[in-house]
Amino acid sequence: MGRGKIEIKRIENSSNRQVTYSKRRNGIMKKAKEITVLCDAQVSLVIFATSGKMHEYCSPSTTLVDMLDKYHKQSGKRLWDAKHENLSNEIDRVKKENDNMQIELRHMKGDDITSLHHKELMGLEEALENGLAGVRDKQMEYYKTMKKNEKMLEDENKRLSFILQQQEMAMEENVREMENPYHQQRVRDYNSQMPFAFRVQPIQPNLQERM
Amino acid sequence: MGRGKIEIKRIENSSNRQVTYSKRRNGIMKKAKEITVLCDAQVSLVIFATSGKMHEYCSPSTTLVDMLDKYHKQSGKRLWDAKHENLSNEIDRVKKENDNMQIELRHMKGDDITSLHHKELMGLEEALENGLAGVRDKQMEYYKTMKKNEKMLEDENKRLSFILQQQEMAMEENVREMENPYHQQRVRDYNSQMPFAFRVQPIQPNLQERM
DNA sequence: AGCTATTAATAAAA
DNA sequence: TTTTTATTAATAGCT
Repeated sequence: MGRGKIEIKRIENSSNRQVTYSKRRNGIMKKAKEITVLCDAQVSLVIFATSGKMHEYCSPSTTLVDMLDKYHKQSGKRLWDAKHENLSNEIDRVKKENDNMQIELRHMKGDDITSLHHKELMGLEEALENGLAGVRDKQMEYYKTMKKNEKMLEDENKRLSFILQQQEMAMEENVREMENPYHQQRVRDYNSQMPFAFRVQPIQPNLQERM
Repeated sequence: MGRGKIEIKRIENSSNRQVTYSKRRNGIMKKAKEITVLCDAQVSLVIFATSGKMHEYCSPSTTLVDMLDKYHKQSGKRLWDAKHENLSNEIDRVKKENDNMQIELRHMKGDDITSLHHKELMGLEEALENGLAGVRDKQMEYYKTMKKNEKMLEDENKRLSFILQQQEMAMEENVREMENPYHQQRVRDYNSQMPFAFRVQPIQPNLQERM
């Protein structure tokens, strides 16, 4: 299909070869597109010239990755390396672990235990009792902490009430002595005479433990 | 290039499409081989028909993996790296799921519950109680089954003992009557007169339920 | 799967 | 590279 017939063997003339490459590459690309459209086919085409320059075509209904995936499934040939396989194995391993844990969890919640035998049930019961014991210990701990906090809050309450009462009394006295020119001095005296523990302090920020 | 010109659009007639696919696929393959030889090019060609059947061509001087390697370098597009990334993400997802389950399991076994708050402990306790209740129900079921089996085995035992006794007696009588010419007839009579329920039967295979 | 009229691709030249 | 054009190659419609 040209001005003359050619043998299918390497074209020795470099520029002829280059020209033919370019034309035939376009030709193949066109053919690939056509078969894609005409026949609903999926084509992946990658061409490298000796120069290293690359051209590619991939049918619009798919991607190269998809094609390679399908290729992998069909041919069984391994395209991607050991790393890939390792990842796949890892996934399988972790998924299996997952399944086992899921089953164990379901058993501990009392589901799917019909299939369990007597010994397994005994073990499960023991595990549940241990778990329950641990949880109740922890709850008891919390309960004690709460009691302690309650007590502390009550004490603090009493202390504050007492101080409040004292201050109210002091204020009443203050008002009565408004005319007295020395009243400022006397208030200072009042504070300095009061025992430290009864002065109003910011409430302890860590009084209530975490619940 | 045929008896008539055709538009490049999907061939609706299925068998025409199939024929054209086959012919053009061969055509492209041939072109790929030709450009490989004529121009020292490297070609990778993968075609999938709608049926899923695959055909491929790869220049003899290279392999698909090599081509994809070069593709990767040239285009910068991630081919199996994308796949890779997907796998990695999948692993991360599953591992996270795994961790969560592991934590839940440990909690149910009474471990690491120091970090739990009051509400969480309550929920955990309830779950454990439910689980325990389920397990104990199941165990009670088994217990009842065992009791039933025991009873059945005892009954069977009694029945067999009785039959054994009867047979021993019959045998003794047999020995005593060895000289009697009609003894065969009499044994047959003995069997036919015995109530069916007392004859030796194979033990019921499903008597013992699964434990 | 063959056949062949017809179109499409392309080799050589520009 | 791209265009032109003579020629070969591919193939659409039939068997």
